[in-house]
Amino acid sequence: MAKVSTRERIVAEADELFYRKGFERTSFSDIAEAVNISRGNFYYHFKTKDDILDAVIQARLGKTQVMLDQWHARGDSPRARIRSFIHILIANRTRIMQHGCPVGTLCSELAKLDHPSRAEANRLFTLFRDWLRHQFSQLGCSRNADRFALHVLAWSQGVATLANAFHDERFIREEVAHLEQWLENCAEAA
Amino acid sequence: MAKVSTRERIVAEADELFYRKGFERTSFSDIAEAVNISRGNFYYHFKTKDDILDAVIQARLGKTQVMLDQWHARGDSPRARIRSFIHILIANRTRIMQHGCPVGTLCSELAKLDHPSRAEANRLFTLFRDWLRHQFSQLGCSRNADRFALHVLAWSQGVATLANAFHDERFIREEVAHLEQWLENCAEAA
DNA sequence: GCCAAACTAGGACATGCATCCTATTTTGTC
DNA sequence: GACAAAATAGGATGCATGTCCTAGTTTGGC
Repeated sequence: MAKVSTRERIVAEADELFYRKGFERTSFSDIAEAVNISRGNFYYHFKTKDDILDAVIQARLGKTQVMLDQWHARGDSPRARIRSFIHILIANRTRIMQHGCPVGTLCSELAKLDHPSRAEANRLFTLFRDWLRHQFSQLGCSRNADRFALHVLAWSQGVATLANAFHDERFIREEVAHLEQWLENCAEAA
Repeated sequence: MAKVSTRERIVAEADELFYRKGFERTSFSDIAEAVNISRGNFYYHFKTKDDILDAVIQARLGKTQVMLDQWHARGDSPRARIRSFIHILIANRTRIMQHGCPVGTLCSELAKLDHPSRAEANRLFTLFRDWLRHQFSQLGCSRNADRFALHVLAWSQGVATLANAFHDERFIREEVAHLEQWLENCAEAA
C-alpha cells in the first residue's frame, strides 16, 4: 500500500507548484487546494511557508541523489553518465520549455528574494557540480574536472533559459548534440 | 539642464528595482519611495503596475539598441563586436553575481508568472540574437549564423546563472576566455 | 496676473495573503 | 470501548499591496 502521508503530498504538490508558478507566486491556498486539505490543516504540518520551501528543497536533493545513484547502478562508463546528465534536457524538454530548469529558476528566484534558503537551494547545483567533477576525474580530466563540471552545468542552464524563452525544441536538440560532441573531445583537450 | 522627468525617474528606479528584487517582489511603495514621490502621484503617470513593466522593457530595449549601435560606430570588426558582447559578462560581473542577468532573470520570472508582457521581454533576447546572427554572417558563418548566435547567448546565460548561484568571479573569467577561444575558431569550423 | 492643464499628495478601499486559533473528527493503544 | 494524541476544518486576524478618488499645488501660455 505504502500510503502517502499528507505531509508528503503537501511537499509533492508544493514542489510542482513552485516549479510551475515560482515560490513567491504560489500561495498556501494554492497548495491546500492542490492537496485537497483545508488551509488551517496546513499549519499542523508546516509552521511557515519557508518550512515548506525547505522541505521541497530537501525532497529535490533526495530525488536528485537517487537519480545519480541509479545512473551508477547501471554500470555505465563515466562518459555515459555525463551523457545521461546532458540528456535530462531532452527528456524534460517539454517542461523546460514551459517552465525552465527547476534548479536554475528556483535559485534565481531565491537570489532575487535574498531568501534564507538560498544557500540550501544552491546545494542542488553543488550536488550536480560535485558529481560531474567526479565523472570527469574518472574520465582522466582530473586537472580540469571542476572547470568541465561547471562548464557542462552552465551550458545546460543556458540552454534551458533560452529554450524557455524561445520555446524552441530544435535548439535544445542541436545544443545537446553540440555538447555531446564536446564531451567526446574534452578528454583529449585536457 | 535636460531635466529628468518624473516619468523617466520612475522608469529608471523601477528598472533597477525589478532587476534587484524581481518584478513581483517590487511594490508600488518601493518604487514611490525610491523616486521620492507619493504613491498616489504614481497613478498619474502609470495606470497599472504592468504599464510600468512595459515601460521598463521598452527602456531596456532602447538602451540595448543604443549600446549595439555604439559598438558599430566604433568601427570594430564583427568578431570584435561579438567579443564586446561576451565581455558584458566581465564588465557587469559584480551585479551579475548579485542579481543574475537582467534579461534572463526577467524573462524567467515573466514566464513563471505567465505574464502578458512575456513576449515583449523576450524581444530583449531576440534583439541580441538577431544582432549576433548578423555579426556571425559578416564573419562568414552565414550557414550557422543563427545557431552560433543562440549558442553565444545560451552560453552567456548559463555563465550568468551559475555565477549568480556560486558568486564566483574566477568562473566568469574562465568561461569568457573559453568562449573567446571558441569565437576565434568558429569561423573555420563553419 | 489668470486660468486651464499638468502634476502631486495622501488617504480610502477591496483583495489576497501568511499566520493564528479554536473546535471537531479521526486514529492508535490499552 | 475509553481516552489521549494526531489530524483536520474553517473562521479570525492583521498586514501589505494594487488601485482608486478627491482635494490641493505648480506651471505654461496668453
